Amino acid sequence: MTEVERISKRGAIRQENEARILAAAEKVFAEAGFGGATMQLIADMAGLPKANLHYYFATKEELYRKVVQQIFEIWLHAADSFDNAPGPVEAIGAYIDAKMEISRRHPFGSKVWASEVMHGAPVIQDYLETTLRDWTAGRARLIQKWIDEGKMAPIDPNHLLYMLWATTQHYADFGHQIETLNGGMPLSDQQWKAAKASVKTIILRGIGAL
Amino acid sequence: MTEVERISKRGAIRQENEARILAAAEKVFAEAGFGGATMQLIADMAGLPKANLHYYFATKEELYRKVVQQIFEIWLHAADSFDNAPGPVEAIGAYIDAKMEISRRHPFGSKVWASEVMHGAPVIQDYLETTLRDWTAGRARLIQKWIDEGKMAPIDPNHLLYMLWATTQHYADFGHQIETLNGGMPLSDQQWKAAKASVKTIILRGIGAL
DNA sequence: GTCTATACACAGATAGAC
DNA sequence: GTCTATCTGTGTATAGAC
Repeated sequence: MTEVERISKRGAIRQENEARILAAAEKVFAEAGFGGATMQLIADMAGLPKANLHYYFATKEELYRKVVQQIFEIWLHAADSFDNAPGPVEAIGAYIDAKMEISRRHPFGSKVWASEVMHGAPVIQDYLETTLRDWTAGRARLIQKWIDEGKMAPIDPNHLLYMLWATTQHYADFGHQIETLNGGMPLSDQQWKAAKASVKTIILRGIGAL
Repeated sequence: MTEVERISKRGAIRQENEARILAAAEKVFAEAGFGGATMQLIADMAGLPKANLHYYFATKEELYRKVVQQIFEIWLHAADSFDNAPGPVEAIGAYIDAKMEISRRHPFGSKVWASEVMHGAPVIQDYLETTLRDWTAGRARLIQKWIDEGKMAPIDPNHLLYMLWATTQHYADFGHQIETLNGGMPLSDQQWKAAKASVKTIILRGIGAL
């Protein structure tokens, strides 16, 4: 094995192990909270000795921070559909679809995010004050423009955004409650489709865009 | 001091101390999560030695359970307005007002509830399967009746209920995020009023009741 | 880069004097 | 009913052999 191969292999191992640890950590942090999660549990779920976690992530908090950042990235990309849309129906409709899909595919991440914010955002406060604040202001301006153009009713843009976040993330964060009320069964494909349709119908009609 | 007085006094002390502990516990559990909360922190906040907590509540989990139950009670009473209302506008409008007011007055309780559900309801699963399931089924029937009577558009009652819970509780659970996006300031009276109005307008128009 | 053994801190819970 | 001192378990983190 040449020096180059050794380095590239080391890089590959690192990449794979970090990914496995992050995936396990996301699940454990979501299900137990930061305080309830243990490095031992995460290690077991990742199939690695506990000490290896500390080799890749110096502290529990550093690992947690990475998990939260990962989620935030996914979050932001979901909003791409918001831009370059002709009006609120297309933009908000696509945004709801995207966020609902994230709730379905990344329920753990959504829960970790919710928990982080609920506890006062001790780790990602800076993101809230920079990236999220800018993002929100930009989208609020866009919504206001649609209102001025008569494409939707005069709704406070911020409260509309809160409603979009709340309703879509609810299907991840309160998924257990929804499942219980669904007779203990996860929502089927059909039911997810109905959920998306309900949310879109109520909100789009609610803002006078339909 | 007679025997009766002594007993009554003992009862009074117990009642007051339990109330203080429960209030402190609600705050600490909300801000740190179950795993992150410590009996020491709760004791300090309640102004009592740690051992006293164990005198009134045998275990941390028992204390936590009481806190969650307390919240659930408040929750259920907020729905009284739902019944005995002539139609969806009055019922749902009053329900939104009540839930928004709870989010404002009991943000800690809402967070503890959210955290409990997010972690799979390890403590109050039985409530979800009995009381909440019955409550939900009853309100869903009422909503279906309004639909059949042509008082609102044909919306899936369950998804409407989820939306009501999500939007109203969001103002408590994600209050920190909202505050950050509000320039670091808590919502003012005016802003809370605007929030309630926005939620009611969008949802009531969204379900075709306006 | 991996993993066993362990140091160190702190949590929940209890004993027992007051 | 109150509170100090303490037991015991467990968690994070690290040392050091491999």
